Amino acid sequence: MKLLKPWWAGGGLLQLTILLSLVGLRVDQDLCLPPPAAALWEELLPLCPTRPASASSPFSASEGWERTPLLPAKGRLLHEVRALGVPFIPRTRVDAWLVHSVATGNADGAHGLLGTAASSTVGDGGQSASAGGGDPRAAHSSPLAAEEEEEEKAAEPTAQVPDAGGCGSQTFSVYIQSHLHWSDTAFSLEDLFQLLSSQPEHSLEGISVEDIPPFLSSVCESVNSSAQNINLSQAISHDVNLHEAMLLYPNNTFRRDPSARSSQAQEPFLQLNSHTNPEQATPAMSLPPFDNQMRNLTSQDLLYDLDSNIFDGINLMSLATGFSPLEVSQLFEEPDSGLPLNSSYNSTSLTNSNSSYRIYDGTVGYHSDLQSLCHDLGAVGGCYPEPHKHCHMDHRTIAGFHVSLECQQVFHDHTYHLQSGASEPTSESFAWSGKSQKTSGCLDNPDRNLSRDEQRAKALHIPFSVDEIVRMPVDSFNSMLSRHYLTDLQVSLIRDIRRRGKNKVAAQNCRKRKLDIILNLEDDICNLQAKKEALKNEQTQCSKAIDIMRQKLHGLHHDVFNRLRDDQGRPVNPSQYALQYSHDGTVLIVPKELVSSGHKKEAPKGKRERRN
DNA sequence: GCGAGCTGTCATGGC
DNA sequence: GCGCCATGACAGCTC
Repeated sequence: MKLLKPWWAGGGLLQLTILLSLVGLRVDQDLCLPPPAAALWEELLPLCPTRPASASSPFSASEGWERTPLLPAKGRLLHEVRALGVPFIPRTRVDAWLVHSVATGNADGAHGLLGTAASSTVGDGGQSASAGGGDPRAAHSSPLAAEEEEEEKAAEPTAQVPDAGGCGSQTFSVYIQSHLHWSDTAFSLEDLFQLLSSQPEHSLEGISVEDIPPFLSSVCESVNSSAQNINLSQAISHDVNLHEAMLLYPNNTFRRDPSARSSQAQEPFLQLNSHTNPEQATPAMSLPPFDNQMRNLTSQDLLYDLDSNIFDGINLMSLATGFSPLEVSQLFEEPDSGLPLNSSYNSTSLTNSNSSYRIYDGTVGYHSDLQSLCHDLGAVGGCYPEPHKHCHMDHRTIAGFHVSLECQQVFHDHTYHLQSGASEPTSESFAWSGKSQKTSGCLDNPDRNLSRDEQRAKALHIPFSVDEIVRMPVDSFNSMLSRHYLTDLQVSLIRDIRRRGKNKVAAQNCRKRKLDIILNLEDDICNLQAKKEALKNEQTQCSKAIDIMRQKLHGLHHDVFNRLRDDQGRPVNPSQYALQYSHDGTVLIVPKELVSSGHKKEAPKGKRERRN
């Protein structure tokens, strides 16, 4: 039978073993681990350089495994550990507790934290989440001191998790949800990924398929059609998240066919995880080419393919944020949507914990980057972050939808440029009036590269760019609106953006045309003026020619009369006679009386003709 | 401070 | 009826 190591059983177990040995704990006595890990134990122990002398299988014979939440004061312990020069920086309860044990040499505390069996059976995930992690919003909004306080509170016996049935599979799944999902004080997924990736060379060894709890099996079955051939090692090397880990089908070969990537709904999740392996922190590696086919996935496709357990959180997230589950899910789907794809932090950096993907009491978010999450709901306003810039875990509540605009460094690749310090999108910003420029003072956004519509879209987390919204054909635009779950406010804003954008372009074109018309008219004026001057010159020339012709005619007339003689040989008086030219070229000498009378007779006739 | 120019937006009408 | 486009009018911003 093929043995497959589950997603949670990698270097983490080895790490636990090493650290437990450092603090003098015996794993078999002090640490209760899930039964599926039992098969790994004998494989892992030789890998431990400081194998406890009495190390043996830590697992009891019972199917279930029980452990209490690990609840040290992490922040305080960090300082202690650092002071001791312990290279293992705790970022989770487990880490913190272990390091606390290392720092204080107190293994008794571990006994109090671990393995108080019957009273600490892990039960319902949601309840355990609330019990072990407290209010995630409070955890998010609290600084380190508050976090310590919260963890201290959580360390109280009341933090024990009720038993939901005692089934091993259920307890396992609950363990995942209760200790690996929830709030800031719980075991983050990134911690899990780090544990997995810290020993990648051992992570391929497996456990029996039967050891995988039914919870995972059911999950795997639910996505079997879309999750065939997933390479677990590849998944781990890609910092597989909990979601994908849960989607791994135990009976397949765990080989991921690259050609099938586009058809696998959970594939984008790989692209969106924070990198826990520093060797894979290269953004290029963490940013696979965007698969356009993912855009074509309908909501049904996604929802069918994704596990409902995960989407319970997404749905709650959507309720909290006002966005549809699909939008939330698209956070994980579209690299362009701006998730911190290349949030490949140093795994030993404390800031890493701020980038870990977590699921809070039903709400999906990023450990410190809920803001990123919410911002990344929209494709608007993204920019490449500076690698060393991390979003601070600012106080932000999902329900209140407060956006800390200090974290405007969204991991997007769009044409918009974001700068930190943008105004927080409040209800005022959501209710911008039409006269946006009148309200521009409310924006007070130092980033003038963002247009108002872009700022609006960013505030409402429109998952499309303004350019897309404006330039998209109407059919595509309508289909886009129908394909995405958008609130009425979002749809209204999108339509306003489209209307204003098109009108803006129209106004620009109109002004261009108007300017062109003005320029053309000016050109016409110049041309007409030139023509006028030419006609004037031509008129002058014609007048001069007429004068010359008239002078020549006068001279010729005078010359002709000088040579003319009547029958008696006398000169013809020009005042009494006139020269009349006929059509056949003959010239007649006609008395002026006849010419004048003839003109008088023709003139009325001509007038009559004109009148007729 | 004032005015010109530019730009975005709205309202309106035509297609 | 809807959407797009064109355009006048208005207001804000910059120089």
